[in-house]
Amino acid sequence: MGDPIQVLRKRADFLAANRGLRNARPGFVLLTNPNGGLGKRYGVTVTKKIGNAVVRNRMKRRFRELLRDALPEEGLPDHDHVLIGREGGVERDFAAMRAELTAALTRARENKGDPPRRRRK
RNA sequence: CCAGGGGGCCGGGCAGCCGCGCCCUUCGUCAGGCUCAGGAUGAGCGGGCGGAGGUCGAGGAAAGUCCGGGCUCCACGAAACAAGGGUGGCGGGUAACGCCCGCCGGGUGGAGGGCUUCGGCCGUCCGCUCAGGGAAAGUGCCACAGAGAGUAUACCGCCGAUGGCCCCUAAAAGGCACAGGCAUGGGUGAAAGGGUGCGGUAAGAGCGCACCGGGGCUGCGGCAACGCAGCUCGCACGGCAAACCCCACCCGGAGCAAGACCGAAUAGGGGUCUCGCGCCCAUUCUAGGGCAGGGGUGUUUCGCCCCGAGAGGCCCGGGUUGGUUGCUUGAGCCUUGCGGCAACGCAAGGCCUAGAUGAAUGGCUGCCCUUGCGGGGACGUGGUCUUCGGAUACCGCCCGCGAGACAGAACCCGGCUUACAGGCCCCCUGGCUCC
RNA sequence: GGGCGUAUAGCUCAGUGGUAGAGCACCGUGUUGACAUCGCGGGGGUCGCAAGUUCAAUCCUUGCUACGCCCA
Repeated sequence: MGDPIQVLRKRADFLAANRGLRNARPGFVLLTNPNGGLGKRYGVTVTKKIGNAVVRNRMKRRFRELLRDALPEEGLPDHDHVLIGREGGVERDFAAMRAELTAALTRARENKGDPPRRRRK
């Protein structure tokens, strides 16, 4: 087996990932950012605007399930992968989101995607 | 059976595959930490990572953060007072409460009863409800309307007995409404200074009387709130304290991001040791000026810029990212018995039931349950219709699709409040039907 | 997780137990050849929502909702 997949837990890591490539899909936004040889890592974040604690936690669980299935095969080596929850990420069909994650990861592998968002002052 | 009200309980079930968190057992591996014994080492304990197996793993509100505590830190000699805040019938329960239970009193609804001048009044039972101390301690407010709004008042009105005037020979009777009397009626208002009735009177009025309401005193009952009875007072005392206030009682402040411990890199602080620190002016020291010296630019002189006193080692304390701890056995839960109207208490036995920290319960699927929509066929000791062959928009049955709420522990308890699909149980009231 | 605050016209804010206001904005009108300025007039409000106290609530009390701030 390869290196275990680490989980991002520090605020600084999330801020760093925000400088990476963005790929938006109906249920989520995927950020990918090289982390300099630390292996595949992932993080999940959902803002308070999306809903109450039940909705946010459920969305994060589904995202982790998606990443657990996708990252070993399709993840980018030595990159941080961050999923940001969007509205509809709870109701959306799981298989559909799984396909969308594959598409987003493919685009990220080809180094395509929206430019990083500028930090607002 | 239906409707309304009150109270209590549950809040999808079973299974499969893949996953998550704590803990336990075990195996492997990696540093090699601590203790003991001690000749190359041994024994025990502990740590990180990975694998396997096993137990357990969100709520009735985990929510809002509105009250009350435990716990922790800070402050403080004790207590009292003051300030500020809170609570507010009485008694009980409790660790405590603004919570709970019981009782009292008020309001309100229903049932049936008594009296009645038919307007109402009285008492009984059953519910629902109340932030329910004090308004004769004081201050303040009561807009508009209205004559008058808190020491009451007199617009319309009533009367005009008595006095006056008119009529008249005079008196009586009558008239006028001048003096004056009245607070019943109209009207205004949220509220008009006890209510109803009778008497009384010129008209009236607690002016007198009866009943009701109210104040005071006494007695009895009750732990008390308060109730009952008697005597007495014609009634003096409108409302607002979720206005200031008074009275009684309670409260030190902050909160697990409390608090404790460990502590990387970098920067900075203090101490100490070693080495070093050109000359002159000036000087307590520092800072300053000049000359010499070194470096850079430049072919060189000159010129310009920089350096020109610190460097290294060790120790100490503070401290950020981060980590560990606090962290789950507690006013705990279940059962039974006893005491109590109840809240609750006591005793015995049994049980251990989440501990995450970018935050553990998820993903996919099958069956069942509840329910909605659509369809099917005529399967049914079910209904309905029937020409008795059958038909069928109902119910059951089968199939398909959909829905199953509010909502996620974050130090822990006791309450309150708020959100909530659906279901179950008990009690009360009313209606219909049957025995 | 914990501790606080605010909500009134389209915007920024006053306000107090009885009738809700100011400035800017908007509309009409006058002045001007026209516009700006200026003058006059006007419209616009469930006072965040819901209960309660009171004769009467934007105000007092309680409970919700939304928004914002602080504690690493």
